[in-house]
Amino acid sequence: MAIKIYNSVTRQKETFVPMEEGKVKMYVCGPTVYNYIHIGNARPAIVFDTVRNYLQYRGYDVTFVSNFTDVDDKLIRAAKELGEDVPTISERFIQAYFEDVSALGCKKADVHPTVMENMDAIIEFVEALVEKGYAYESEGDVYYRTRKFKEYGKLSQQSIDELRVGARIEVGDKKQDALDFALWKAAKEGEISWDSPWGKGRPGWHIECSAMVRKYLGDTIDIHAGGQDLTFPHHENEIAQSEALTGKTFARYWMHNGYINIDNEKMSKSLGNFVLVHDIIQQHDPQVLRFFMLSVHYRHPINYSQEVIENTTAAFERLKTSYQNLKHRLQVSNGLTDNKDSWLQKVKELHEQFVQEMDDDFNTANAISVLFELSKQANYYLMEKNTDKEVIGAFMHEYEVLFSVLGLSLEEEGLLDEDIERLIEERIQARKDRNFQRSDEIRDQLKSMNIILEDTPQGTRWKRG
RNA sequence: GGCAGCAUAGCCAAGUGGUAAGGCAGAGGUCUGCAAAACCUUUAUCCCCGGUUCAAAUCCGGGUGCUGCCUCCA
Repeated sequence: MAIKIYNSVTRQKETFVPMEEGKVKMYVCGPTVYNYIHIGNARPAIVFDTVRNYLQYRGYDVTFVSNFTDVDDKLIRAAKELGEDVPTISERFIQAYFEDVSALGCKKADVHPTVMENMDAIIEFVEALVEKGYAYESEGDVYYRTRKFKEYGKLSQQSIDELRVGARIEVGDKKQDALDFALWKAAKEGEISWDSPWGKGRPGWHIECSAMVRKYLGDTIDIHAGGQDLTFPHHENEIAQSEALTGKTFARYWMHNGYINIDNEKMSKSLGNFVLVHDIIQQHDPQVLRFFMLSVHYRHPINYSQEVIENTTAAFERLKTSYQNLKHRLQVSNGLTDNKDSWLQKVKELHEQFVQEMDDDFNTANAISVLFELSKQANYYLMEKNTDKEVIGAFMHEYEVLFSVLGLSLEEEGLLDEDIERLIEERIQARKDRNFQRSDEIRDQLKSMNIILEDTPQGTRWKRG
Protein backbone atom coordinates (compact mmCIF):
# COMPACT_ATOMS: atom_id res chain seq x y z
CA MET A 1 0.00 0.00 0.00
CA ALA A 2 1.19 3.42 -0.83
CA ILE A 3 0.17 6.95 -0.05
CA LYS A 4 -1.39 8.93 -2.86
CA ILE A 5 -1.16 12.69 -3.04
CA TYR A 6 -3.06 15.00 -5.32
CA ASN A 7 -0.37 17.05 -7.00
CA SER A 8 -1.51 20.53 -8.01
CA VAL A 9 1.01 20.60 -10.86
CA THR A 10 -0.27 17.51 -12.63
CA ARG A 11 -3.84 17.86 -11.33
CA GLN A 12 -4.07 14.24 -10.39
CA LYS A 13 -3.40 11.86 -7.57
CA GLU A 14 0.07 10.38 -7.70
CA THR A 15 1.72 7.66 -5.69
CA PHE A 16 3.93 9.33 -3.16
CA VAL A 17 7.57 8.37 -3.52
CA PRO A 18 9.97 10.63 -1.63
CA MET A 19 13.39 11.45 -3.03
CA GLU A 20 15.17 9.62 -0.31
CA GLU A 21 13.56 6.47 0.99
CA GLY A 22 11.91 6.93 4.34
CA LYS A 23 12.52 10.65 4.45
CA VAL A 24 10.26 13.56 3.59
CA LYS A 25 11.23 17.17 3.17
CA MET A 26 8.23 19.41 3.53
CA TYR A 27 7.69 23.16 3.43
CA VAL A 28 4.49 25.05 4.24
CA CYS A 29 4.05 28.76 3.56
CA GLY A 30 3.31 30.44 6.84
CA PRO A 31 1.51 33.67 7.71
CA THR A 32 2.50 37.30 7.57
CA VAL A 33 2.64 38.20 11.22
CA TYR A 34 0.97 41.58 11.39
CA ASN A 35 -2.13 40.47 13.30
CA TYR A 36 -3.68 37.49 15.05
CA ILE A 37 -4.34 34.67 12.62
CA HIS A 38 -7.83 34.18 11.20
CA ILE A 39 -9.44 30.83 10.56
CA GLY A 40 -8.21 30.94 6.98
CA ASN A 41 -4.68 30.74 8.33
CA ALA A 42 -5.73 27.97 10.67
CA ARG A 43 -6.75 25.65 7.88
CA PRO A 44 -3.31 25.05 6.33
CA ALA A 45 -1.81 24.90 9.81
CA ILE A 46 -4.20 22.12 10.81
CA VAL A 47 -4.31 20.30 7.49
CA PHE A 48 -0.58 20.11 6.97
CA ASP A 49 0.11 19.36 10.60
CA THR A 50 -2.15 16.36 10.07
CA VAL A 51 -0.34 15.43 6.87
CA ARG A 52 2.91 15.51 8.75
CA ASN A 53 1.48 13.42 11.60
CA TYR A 54 0.25 10.85 9.18
CA LEU A 55 3.50 10.64 7.25
CA GLN A 56 5.30 10.14 10.54
CA TYR A 57 2.78 7.55 11.56
CA ARG A 58 3.50 5.72 8.32
CA GLY A 59 7.14 5.64 9.28
CA TYR A 60 8.62 8.58 7.43
CA ASP A 61 11.23 10.79 8.96
CA VAL A 62 9.71 14.19 8.16
CA THR A 63 11.62 17.45 8.13
CA PHE A 64 9.01 20.16 8.33
CA VAL A 65 9.79 23.82 7.71
CA SER A 66 7.30 26.66 7.87
CA ASN A 67 8.20 30.32 7.58
CA PHE A 68 6.97 33.59 9.00
CA THR A 69 6.87 36.66 6.80
CA ASP A 70 8.06 39.22 9.28
CA VAL A 71 8.87 42.10 6.93
CA ASP A 72 6.55 43.32 4.19
CA ASP A 73 4.19 46.11 3.18
CA LYS A 74 1.46 45.13 5.64
CA LEU A 75 3.88 45.06 8.53
CA ILE A 76 5.36 48.39 7.56
CA ARG A 77 1.88 49.87 7.42
CA ALA A 78 0.95 48.32 10.77
CA ALA A 79 4.11 49.71 12.29
CA LYS A 80 3.24 53.17 11.07
CA GLU A 81 -0.30 52.95 12.42
CA LEU A 82 0.67 51.57 15.80
CA GLY A 83 3.76 53.73 16.22
CA GLU A 84 5.88 50.66 16.88
CA ASP A 85 8.70 49.16 14.91
CA VAL A 86 8.29 46.17 12.64
CA PRO A 87 10.29 43.65 14.69
CA THR A 88 8.24 44.43 17.81
CA ILE A 89 4.99 43.73 15.99
CA SER A 90 6.15 40.62 14.19
CA GLU A 91 7.66 39.21 17.35
CA ARG A 92 4.38 39.73 19.19
CA PHE A 93 2.28 38.01 16.57
CA ILE A 94 4.71 35.14 16.13
CA GLN A 95 4.15 34.39 19.81
CA ALA A 96 0.40 34.77 19.35
CA TYR A 97 0.56 32.41 16.36
CA PHE A 98 2.21 29.71 18.43
CA GLU A 99 -0.38 30.08 21.17
CA ASP A 100 -3.34 29.88 18.79
CA VAL A 101 -2.01 27.08 16.70
CA SER A 102 -0.93 25.00 19.66
CA ALA A 103 -4.46 25.27 21.08
CA LEU A 104 -5.57 23.80 17.77
CA GLY A 105 -3.32 20.82 18.36
CA CYS A 106 -0.58 21.75 15.88
CA LYS A 107 2.97 20.89 16.77
CA LYS A 108 5.85 23.21 15.94
CA ALA A 109 7.78 22.82 12.73
CA ASP A 110 11.39 21.68 12.89
CA VAL A 111 12.37 25.15 11.76
CA HIS A 112 10.31 28.35 11.66
CA PRO A 113 12.59 30.65 9.69
CA THR A 114 11.90 34.36 9.28
CA VAL A 115 12.90 36.85 6.63
CA MET A 116 14.91 39.00 9.01
CA GLU A 117 17.14 36.20 10.19
CA ASN A 118 17.77 34.99 6.62
CA MET A 119 18.62 38.25 4.92
CA ASP A 120 22.03 36.99 3.77
CA ALA A 121 20.60 33.91 2.11
CA ILE A 122 17.95 36.02 0.39
CA ILE A 123 20.42 38.58 -0.93
CA GLU A 124 22.72 35.85 -2.18
CA PHE A 125 19.81 34.23 -3.97
CA VAL A 126 18.91 37.48 -5.72
CA GLU A 127 22.51 38.10 -6.67
CA ALA A 128 22.75 34.67 -8.20
CA LEU A 129 19.63 35.31 -10.27
CA VAL A 130 21.07 38.60 -11.49
CA GLU A 131 24.28 36.85 -12.48
CA LYS A 132 22.39 34.24 -14.42
CA GLY A 133 20.48 36.92 -16.28
CA TYR A 134 17.13 36.08 -14.73
CA ALA A 135 16.96 39.33 -12.83
CA TYR A 136 17.94 42.95 -13.32
CA GLU A 137 18.42 45.99 -11.15
CA SER A 138 16.33 49.08 -11.78
CA GLU A 139 16.66 52.20 -9.62
CA GLY A 140 17.44 50.23 -6.47
CA ASP A 141 14.78 47.59 -7.12
CA VAL A 142 15.55 44.18 -8.52
CA TYR A 143 13.05 42.43 -10.78
CA TYR A 144 12.69 38.90 -12.03
CA ARG A 145 12.66 38.55 -15.80
CA THR A 146 9.53 36.43 -16.01
CA ARG A 147 9.54 35.82 -19.75
CA LYS A 148 12.97 34.30 -19.57
CA PHE A 149 11.65 31.38 -17.54
CA LYS A 150 10.08 29.21 -20.21
CA GLU A 151 7.95 27.11 -17.91
CA TYR A 152 6.31 30.07 -16.21
CA GLY A 153 2.66 29.29 -15.58
CA LYS A 154 3.02 25.54 -15.29
CA LEU A 155 1.58 25.42 -11.78
CA SER A 156 -1.37 27.73 -12.32
CA GLN A 157 -1.97 26.41 -15.87
CA GLN A 158 -1.78 29.78 -17.48
CA SER A 159 0.27 30.78 -20.44
CA ILE A 160 2.38 33.89 -20.26
CA ASP A 161 0.39 35.52 -23.01
CA GLU A 162 -2.92 35.00 -21.25
CA LEU A 163 -1.50 36.47 -18.10
CA ARG A 164 -0.29 39.45 -20.01
CA VAL A 165 -3.84 40.42 -20.97
CA GLY A 166 -4.88 40.67 -17.35
CA ALA A 167 -1.71 42.22 -16.08
CA ARG A 168 -1.94 45.72 -14.77
CA ILE A 169 0.61 48.06 -16.23
CA GLU A 170 1.52 50.84 -13.89
CA VAL A 171 2.47 54.28 -15.03
CA GLY A 172 6.15 55.05 -14.67
CA ASP A 173 6.91 51.44 -13.96
CA LYS A 174 10.50 50.50 -13.36
CA LYS A 175 9.86 47.04 -14.78
CA GLN A 176 10.97 46.07 -18.25
CA ASP A 177 7.87 43.94 -18.64
CA ALA A 178 4.53 44.08 -16.86
CA LEU A 179 4.88 40.46 -15.82
CA ASP A 180 8.16 40.98 -14.02
CA PHE A 181 7.95 40.88 -10.25
CA ALA A 182 10.06 42.37 -7.48
CA LEU A 183 12.82 40.38 -5.83
CA TRP A 184 14.15 43.38 -3.95
CA LYS A 185 12.50 46.69 -3.16
CA ALA A 186 14.43 49.88 -2.50
CA ALA A 187 13.60 51.42 0.86
CA LYS A 188 11.42 54.49 1.00
CA GLU A 189 12.18 57.22 3.50
CA GLY A 190 12.03 55.96 7.08
CA GLU A 191 11.27 52.35 6.23
CA ILE A 192 13.03 49.43 7.81
CA SER A 193 15.83 48.33 5.49
CA TRP A 194 18.95 46.24 4.98
CA ASP A 195 22.14 46.92 3.04
CA SER A 196 22.46 45.16 -0.26
CA PRO A 197 24.47 45.40 -3.49
CA TRP A 198 21.58 47.55 -4.81
CA GLY A 199 21.46 49.90 -1.85
CA LYS A 200 19.16 49.90 1.17
CA GLY A 201 15.99 47.92 0.80
CA ARG A 202 14.08 44.78 1.65
CA PRO A 203 13.11 41.55 -0.10
CA GLY A 204 10.07 41.12 -2.28
CA TRP A 205 7.52 38.69 -1.02
CA HIS A 206 8.21 35.56 -3.07
CA ILE A 207 11.96 35.35 -2.75
CA GLU A 208 11.98 34.50 0.95
CA CYS A 209 10.42 31.09 0.44
CA SER A 210 12.78 30.17 -2.39
CA ALA A 211 15.77 31.17 -0.30
CA MET A 212 14.61 29.48 2.89
CA VAL A 213 13.60 26.25 1.22
CA ARG A 214 17.03 26.05 -0.34
CA LYS A 215 18.85 26.91 2.85
CA TYR A 216 16.96 24.58 5.17
CA LEU A 217 15.87 21.75 2.88
CA GLY A 218 17.91 21.87 -0.30
CA ASP A 219 17.37 22.47 -4.01
CA THR A 220 14.57 19.96 -4.35
CA ILE A 221 11.98 19.13 -1.72
CA ASP A 222 9.26 16.52 -1.59
CA ILE A 223 6.19 18.49 -0.58
CA HIS A 224 5.49 22.18 -0.85
CA ALA A 225 2.15 23.25 0.59
CA GLY A 226 -0.05 26.23 1.27
CA GLY A 227 -3.44 27.78 0.63
CA GLN A 228 -4.99 27.61 -2.79
CA ASP A 229 -4.77 31.35 -3.25
CA LEU A 230 -1.00 31.10 -3.05
CA THR A 231 -0.87 29.11 -6.26
CA PHE A 232 -0.67 32.27 -8.27
CA PRO A 233 1.43 34.27 -8.15
CA HIS A 234 3.32 33.23 -5.03
CA HIS A 235 4.07 29.58 -5.74
CA GLU A 236 4.42 30.18 -9.46
CA ASN A 237 7.05 32.78 -8.73
CA GLU A 238 8.83 30.55 -6.26
CA ILE A 239 9.15 27.92 -8.96
CA ALA A 240 10.48 30.50 -11.42
CA GLN A 241 13.07 31.76 -8.95
CA SER A 242 14.26 28.43 -7.67
CA GLU A 243 14.27 26.46 -10.88
CA ALA A 244 15.95 29.26 -12.81
CA LEU A 245 18.71 29.24 -10.25
CA THR A 246 19.25 25.53 -9.71
CA GLY A 247 17.96 24.02 -12.92
CA LYS A 248 16.32 21.35 -10.78
CA THR A 249 12.72 20.57 -9.87
CA PHE A 250 11.83 22.79 -6.93
CA ALA A 251 9.08 20.73 -5.32
CA ARG A 252 7.95 17.28 -6.38
CA TYR A 253 4.46 17.44 -4.92
CA TRP A 254 2.44 20.61 -4.52
CA MET A 255 -0.48 20.56 -2.13
CA HIS A 256 -3.06 23.32 -1.80
CA ASN A 257 -5.87 23.56 0.70
CA GLY A 258 -9.24 25.11 -0.18
CA TYR A 259 -10.78 28.33 0.99
CA ILE A 260 -12.90 29.11 3.99
CA ASN A 261 -16.12 31.04 3.72
CA ILE A 262 -17.97 32.63 6.60
CA ASP A 263 -21.73 32.20 6.45
CA ASN A 264 -21.31 31.39 2.77
CA GLU A 265 -19.45 34.56 2.01
CA LYS A 266 -15.82 35.13 1.32
CA MET A 267 -13.99 36.28 4.41
CA SER A 268 -12.80 39.77 3.69
CA LYS A 269 -12.06 42.99 5.41
CA SER A 270 -14.63 44.91 3.42
CA LEU A 271 -17.39 42.56 4.56
CA GLY A 272 -16.13 42.85 8.10
CA ASN A 273 -16.46 39.10 8.65
CA PHE A 274 -12.93 38.26 9.64
CA VAL A 275 -12.93 35.54 12.24
CA LEU A 276 -9.81 35.35 14.39
CA VAL A 277 -8.76 32.07 15.95
CA HIS A 278 -7.91 34.05 19.06
CA ASP A 279 -11.61 34.99 19.41
CA ILE A 280 -13.21 31.70 18.40
CA ILE A 281 -11.34 29.68 20.96
CA GLN A 282 -12.74 31.85 23.70
CA GLN A 283 -16.21 30.57 22.78
CA HIS A 284 -15.60 27.14 21.32
CA ASP A 285 -13.38 24.21 22.13
CA PRO A 286 -10.34 24.60 19.83
CA GLN A 287 -10.41 20.84 19.36
CA VAL A 288 -13.85 21.18 17.84
CA LEU A 289 -12.47 23.69 15.37
CA ARG A 290 -9.77 21.23 14.37
CA PHE A 291 -12.29 18.42 14.09
CA PHE A 292 -14.44 20.68 11.93
CA MET A 293 -11.55 21.45 9.57
CA LEU A 294 -10.73 17.77 9.23
CA SER A 295 -14.31 16.73 8.62
CA VAL A 296 -14.13 18.23 5.14
CA HIS A 297 -11.64 17.15 2.51
CA TYR A 298 -8.73 19.60 2.56
CA ARG A 299 -9.03 20.56 -1.10
CA HIS A 300 -12.72 21.41 -0.88
CA PRO A 301 -14.09 24.75 0.21
CA ILE A 302 -15.36 24.87 3.76
CA ASN A 303 -18.06 27.04 5.22
CA TYR A 304 -17.83 28.30 8.77
CA SER A 305 -21.01 29.29 10.58
CA GLN A 306 -22.42 29.18 14.07
CA GLU A 307 -24.83 26.42 13.12
CA VAL A 308 -22.17 24.21 11.62
CA ILE A 309 -19.82 24.58 14.55
CA GLU A 310 -22.62 23.61 16.96
CA ASN A 311 -23.42 20.63 14.80
CA THR A 312 -19.76 19.64 14.91
CA THR A 313 -19.60 20.07 18.66
CA ALA A 314 -22.32 17.46 19.09
CA ALA A 315 -20.63 15.07 16.69
CA PHE A 316 -17.26 15.39 18.39
CA GLU A 317 -18.91 14.92 21.76
CA ARG A 318 -20.33 11.59 20.63
CA LEU A 319 -16.85 10.26 19.94
CA LYS A 320 -15.38 11.45 23.21
CA THR A 321 -18.30 10.14 25.22
CA SER A 322 -17.85 6.74 23.72
CA TYR A 323 -14.18 6.75 24.73
CA GLN A 324 -15.05 7.87 28.26
CA ASN A 325 -17.56 5.04 28.49
CA LEU A 326 -14.89 2.54 27.50
CA LYS A 327 -12.60 3.98 30.12
CA HIS A 328 -15.23 3.61 32.78
CA ARG A 329 -15.89 0.01 31.85
CA LEU A 330 -12.23 -0.95 31.83
CA GLN A 331 -12.15 -1.07 35.61
CA VAL A 332 -15.14 -3.37 35.97
CA SER A 333 -14.51 -5.77 33.10
CA ASN A 334 -14.59 -9.38 34.15
CA GLY A 335 -13.14 -11.01 31.07
CA LEU A 336 -16.02 -13.31 30.28
CA THR A 337 -16.68 -12.11 26.77
CA ASP A 338 -17.73 -14.43 24.02
CA ASN A 339 -16.28 -13.84 20.58
CA LYS A 340 -13.26 -12.04 21.93
CA ASP A 341 -11.26 -12.71 18.80
CA SER A 342 -13.91 -11.42 16.47
CA TRP A 343 -14.06 -8.16 18.42
CA LEU A 344 -10.30 -7.79 18.24
CA GLN A 345 -10.49 -8.57 14.57
CA LYS A 346 -13.14 -5.90 14.09
CA VAL A 347 -10.88 -3.28 15.67
CA LYS A 348 -8.06 -4.36 13.44
CA GLU A 349 -10.21 -4.05 10.35
CA LEU A 350 -11.26 -0.55 11.30
CA HIS A 351 -7.64 0.40 11.73
CA GLU A 352 -6.82 -0.85 8.26
CA GLN A 353 -9.74 1.06 6.87
CA PHE A 354 -8.49 4.24 8.52
CA VAL A 355 -5.06 3.78 6.96
CA GLN A 356 -6.63 3.15 3.58
CA GLU A 357 -8.63 6.37 3.76
CA MET A 358 -5.67 8.43 4.89
CA ASP A 359 -3.47 6.88 2.23
CA ASP A 360 -5.90 8.21 -0.35
CA ASP A 361 -4.75 11.82 -0.41
CA PHE A 362 -5.33 12.29 3.31
CA ASN A 363 -9.06 11.82 3.16
CA THR A 364 -9.70 12.90 6.73
CA ALA A 365 -13.45 13.15 6.12
CA ASN A 366 -13.59 9.43 5.48
CA ALA A 367 -11.06 8.74 8.20
CA ILE A 368 -13.43 10.43 10.61
CA SER A 369 -16.28 8.24 9.45
CA VAL A 370 -14.10 5.29 10.48
CA LEU A 371 -13.84 6.92 13.88
CA PHE A 372 -17.63 6.96 14.09
CA GLU A 373 -17.74 3.31 13.13
CA LEU A 374 -15.21 2.57 15.87
CA SER A 375 -17.44 4.40 18.30
CA LYS A 376 -20.47 2.47 17.12
CA GLN A 377 -18.71 -0.86 17.55
CA ALA A 378 -17.40 0.15 20.95
CA ASN A 379 -20.87 1.18 22.07
CA TYR A 380 -22.21 -2.06 20.76
CA TYR A 381 -19.62 -3.99 22.71
CA LEU A 382 -20.44 -2.08 25.84
CA MET A 383 -23.99 -3.38 25.62
CA GLU A 384 -22.69 -6.84 26.47
CA LYS A 385 -23.16 -7.91 30.06
CA ASN A 386 -19.63 -9.20 30.35
CA THR A 387 -16.67 -7.44 28.83
CA ASP A 388 -13.03 -8.24 28.49
CA LYS A 389 -10.21 -5.92 29.49
CA GLU A 390 -8.21 -6.80 26.42
CA VAL A 391 -11.03 -5.94 24.05
CA ILE A 392 -11.83 -2.71 25.88
CA GLY A 393 -8.13 -1.94 25.84
CA ALA A 394 -7.94 -2.59 22.11
CA PHE A 395 -10.80 -0.20 21.46
CA MET A 396 -9.22 2.44 23.65
CA HIS A 397 -5.82 2.01 22.07
CA GLU A 398 -7.32 2.32 18.61
CA TYR A 399 -9.13 5.47 19.68
CA GLU A 400 -5.91 6.92 21.01
CA VAL A 401 -3.94 6.14 17.87
CA LEU A 402 -6.51 7.59 15.49
CA PHE A 403 -7.04 10.68 17.59
CA SER A 404 -3.35 11.29 17.86
CA VAL A 405 -2.77 10.97 14.11
CA LEU A 406 -5.51 13.51 13.54
CA GLY A 407 -4.00 15.71 16.24
CA LEU A 408 -7.08 15.46 18.41
CA SER A 409 -7.03 15.07 22.14
CA LEU A 410 -9.02 12.69 24.34
CA GLU A 411 -7.74 14.19 27.54
CA GLU A 412 -10.29 15.46 29.99
CA GLU A 413 -9.05 18.58 31.64
CA GLY A 414 -8.54 18.86 35.34
CA LEU A 415 -8.75 16.30 38.08
CA LEU A 416 -11.75 15.28 40.04
CA ASP A 417 -11.87 17.21 43.25
CA GLU A 418 -12.20 15.21 46.41
CA ASP A 419 -15.39 17.07 47.14
CA ILE A 420 -16.92 15.95 43.87
CA GLU A 421 -15.80 12.40 44.50
CA ARG A 422 -17.44 12.52 47.92
CA LEU A 423 -20.70 13.76 46.46
CA ILE A 424 -20.75 10.94 43.95
CA GLU A 425 -20.24 8.43 46.77
CA GLU A 426 -22.99 10.03 48.77
CA ARG A 427 -25.33 9.83 45.82
CA ILE A 428 -24.58 6.17 45.27
CA GLN A 429 -25.58 5.54 48.88
CA ALA A 430 -28.71 7.66 48.53
CA ARG A 431 -29.73 5.65 45.50
CA LYS A 432 -29.19 2.41 47.40
CA ASP A 433 -31.47 3.83 50.09
CA ARG A 434 -33.88 4.79 47.32
CA ASN A 435 -33.66 8.37 48.49
CA PHE A 436 -34.09 9.72 44.94
CA GLN A 437 -34.78 13.22 46.09
CA ARG A 438 -31.31 13.54 47.60
CA SER A 439 -29.85 11.64 44.67
CA ASP A 440 -31.27 14.05 42.11
CA GLU A 441 -30.24 16.98 44.24
CA ILE A 442 -26.62 15.86 44.07
CA ARG A 443 -26.81 15.23 40.37
CA ASP A 444 -28.20 18.73 39.80
CA GLN A 445 -25.57 20.23 42.03
CA LEU A 446 -22.77 18.51 40.11
CA LYS A 447 -24.40 19.46 36.85
CA SER A 448 -24.14 23.09 37.84
CA MET A 449 -20.42 22.42 38.30
CA ASN A 450 -20.35 20.99 34.78
CA ILE A 451 -20.05 17.39 35.91
CA ILE A 452 -22.52 15.05 34.26
CA LEU A 453 -23.39 11.78 35.95
CA GLU A 454 -24.67 8.73 34.15
CA ASP A 455 -25.93 5.60 35.86
CA THR A 456 -25.19 2.30 34.20
CA PRO A 457 -25.57 -1.34 35.24
CA GLN A 458 -21.82 -1.21 35.97
CA GLY A 459 -22.07 1.78 38.28
CA THR A 460 -22.10 5.53 38.05
CA ARG A 461 -19.80 7.21 35.59
CA TRP A 462 -19.16 10.89 35.09
CA LYS A 463 -17.87 13.26 32.48
CA ARG A 464 -17.31 16.94 32.10
CA GLY A 465 -20.11 18.64 30.22
C1' G B 1 -11.71 38.69 -21.58
C1' G B 2 -8.42 34.26 -19.88
C1' C B 3 -7.71 30.09 -16.34
C1' A B 4 -9.74 26.89 -12.57
C1' G B 5 -13.36 24.78 -9.35
C1' C B 6 -18.15 23.65 -7.20
C1' A B 7 -23.73 22.17 -7.35
C1' U B 8 -25.50 15.14 -3.26
C1' A B 9 -31.47 14.76 2.32
C1' G B 10 -33.70 20.20 7.03
C1' C B 11 -28.03 21.09 7.97
C1' C B 12 -22.76 19.32 7.30
C1' A B 13 -20.46 15.80 4.15
C1' A B 14 -18.01 11.21 1.46
C1' G B 15 -18.37 8.85 -2.97
C1' U B 16 -15.18 9.83 -10.14
C1' G B 17 -18.83 3.85 -14.29
C1' G B 18 -22.20 -1.15 -11.05
C1' U B 19 -27.14 1.13 -8.75
C1' A B 20 -26.29 6.78 -2.86
C1' A B 21 -20.80 6.18 3.50
C1' G B 22 -20.85 8.85 7.97
C1' G B 23 -22.41 12.80 11.43
C1' C B 24 -25.96 16.59 13.32
C1' A B 25 -31.12 17.72 13.67
C1' G B 26 -36.33 15.38 13.40
C1' A B 27 -39.97 11.14 14.19
C1' G B 28 -41.12 6.33 16.52
C1' G B 29 -39.34 2.43 19.81
C1' U B 30 -36.05 -0.36 23.63
C1' C B 31 -33.40 0.28 28.23
C1' U B 32 -33.65 3.39 33.05
C1' G B 33 -36.41 5.07 39.84
C1' C B 34 -36.19 9.49 36.73
C1' A B 35 -32.43 11.03 33.58
C1' A B 36 -28.15 10.55 30.64
C1' A B 37 -25.51 7.50 27.47
C1' A B 38 -26.44 3.71 24.12
C1' C B 39 -29.06 0.55 20.73
C1' C B 40 -33.04 -0.43 16.90
C1' U B 41 -36.34 1.59 13.05
C1' U B 42 -37.22 5.80 9.84
C1' U B 43 -35.90 10.42 6.23
C1' A B 44 -32.36 11.49 -1.30
C1' U B 45 -35.81 10.33 -8.54
C1' C B 46 -27.40 13.05 -6.47
C1' C B 47 -29.23 21.50 -10.21
C1' C B 48 -31.67 21.04 -15.42
C1' C B 49 -31.61 19.05 -20.68
C1' G B 50 -29.41 15.87 -24.12
C1' G B 51 -25.62 11.98 -25.36
C1' U B 52 -22.16 7.55 -24.67
C1' U B 53 -22.86 2.68 -22.09
C1' C B 54 -25.78 -3.53 -20.50
C1' A B 55 -25.07 0.11 -16.45
C1' A B 56 -23.91 7.34 -15.03
C1' A B 57 -24.11 11.25 -8.91
C1' U B 58 -19.75 9.57 -11.45
C1' C B 59 -17.81 10.09 -18.56
C1' C B 60 -19.06 13.73 -22.92
C1' G B 61 -21.91 18.14 -24.85
C1' G B 62 -25.20 22.21 -23.73
C1' G B 63 -27.74 25.16 -20.04
C1' U B 64 -28.57 27.49 -15.08
C1' G B 65 -26.59 29.04 -10.42
C1' C B 66 -22.40 29.93 -7.20
C1' U B 67 -17.14 30.59 -6.23
C1' G B 68 -11.87 31.31 -6.68
C1' C B 69 -7.45 33.08 -9.39
C1' C B 70 -5.56 36.59 -13.16
C1' U B 71 -3.81 42.64 -7.94
C1' C B 72 -1.93 41.98 -1.26
C1' C B 73 -4.43 37.58 0.77
C1' A B 74 -4.34 30.77 3.76
